[in-house]
Amino acid sequence: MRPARRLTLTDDVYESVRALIMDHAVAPGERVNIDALARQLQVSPTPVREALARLESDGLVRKRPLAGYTAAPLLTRAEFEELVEMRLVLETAAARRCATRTAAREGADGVDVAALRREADLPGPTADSGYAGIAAFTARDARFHNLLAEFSGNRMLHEAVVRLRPHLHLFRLHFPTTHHDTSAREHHRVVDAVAAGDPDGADAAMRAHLLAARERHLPYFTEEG
Amino acid sequence: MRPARRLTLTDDVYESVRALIMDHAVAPGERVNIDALARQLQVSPTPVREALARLESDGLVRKRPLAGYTAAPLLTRAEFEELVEMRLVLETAAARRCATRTAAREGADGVDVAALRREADLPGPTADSGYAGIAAFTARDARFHNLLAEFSGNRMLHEAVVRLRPHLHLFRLHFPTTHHDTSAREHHRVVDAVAAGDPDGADAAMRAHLLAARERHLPYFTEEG
DNA sequence: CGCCGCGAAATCCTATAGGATTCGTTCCGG
DNA sequence: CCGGAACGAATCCTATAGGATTTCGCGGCG
Repeated sequence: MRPARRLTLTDDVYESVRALIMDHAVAPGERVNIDALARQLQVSPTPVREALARLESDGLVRKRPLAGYTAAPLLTRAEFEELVEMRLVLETAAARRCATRTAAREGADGVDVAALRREADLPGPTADSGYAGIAAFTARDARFHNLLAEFSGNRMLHEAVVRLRPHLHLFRLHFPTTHHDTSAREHHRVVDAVAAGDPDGADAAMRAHLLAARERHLPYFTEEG
Repeated sequence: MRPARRLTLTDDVYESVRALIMDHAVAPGERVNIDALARQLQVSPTPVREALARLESDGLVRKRPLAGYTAAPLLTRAEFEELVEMRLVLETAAARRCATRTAAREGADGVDVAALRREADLPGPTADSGYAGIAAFTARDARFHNLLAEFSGNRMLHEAVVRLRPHLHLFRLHFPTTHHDTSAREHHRVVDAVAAGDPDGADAAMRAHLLAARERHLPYFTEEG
């Protein structure tokens, strides 16, 4: 619960609280008690407040003045659709850029296709289908998409993609959906196009992947948000 | 310097410090002294620290552990190009969506073409060409692009566009470039396409505008960053 | 002349305390 | 039985103090 301190307590607390939320140790929408957190982490409320302020900018918690913080609520159906659209805009652009850079044969900090290929695989069906399995699946998936965004060479694009992750992550934890083989196949198609230096192909493959993932998640929305 | 307090000092300080940076009251890269800021704003360092933590997530300041905060440095040439690319990705998507929504005749919270048209105009050449003129120009320009992103109907897209603004704003303040009439004409072409419900046209018009704006800014980069 | 190390001052970071506000419960009236 | 007001407890917010670390100037050495 309290890892070896980095340099400032605030940074440690930030990571700890972020982990708590990402692991659903605090449920979406649940109130976040500052003093309780401070006691739990064995620090004073001051660095906790600072960490929460940063997490608010990250969209992981919401603040109501004079009434404390609450964990970010789960995505509504409409917000989920917005998220998909954002991913379509950002990640197809990233895939496209990766392919372009591969074609240009950029050295040094260019696209490491081998690394992408490694992360494209996902934990197989043999893996645990419980919480641990879900966590492993989504973590691996996150690494792939993160790596692709990083290899786009555009740091702002990378950051934008990273910013979207937590919401998707929380959603997946709440509605476990793992289609290992299918997702992995789609990932590999993206890598294929990137390796071939085919921007249009990479764009199309990523678009297909994101739309397919959307379909896989959709059943979890019933009537309400 | 100290507006009527909202509800918490932290929020007020956040706005104040943000304004200081956006007005170049603290130069890019300059160190931000927490105690000095607290004295200047007549508050204790505690809410100042909290505000700075949020501003760090916003990318307006950078933190070095145990060594305080510094105002975000000016964009390098490479980062400027990244910014342009991000705007191309995000804002053409926003323009496209606006046109689609207009064509779909969405009522209520749909696209307010008239409002867009109003903001498309920019302070004319008669205006002050000094700091105040630049500030007025960039503020109006920001409102237009902000409104378009808002009318896209995708809040995440809107937020992403808003996140890019400060960097562009600071850059413009440092290298004053106002081409009122040209920019305004380009804005109106975007509005025309949106009003006509022409997604491809809106995309193209926005792309042309952003690329033209890039060209207008480019001369300010010489050899270094 | 330049580089390195030392010491004092400035600055940052965390803990704690107290005033202000909100939340939950209880009690009362309808 | 239900709605609303009032009281107490919990919680938040800000200020302040002190320990820890960095920064900067200065003197000594190469």
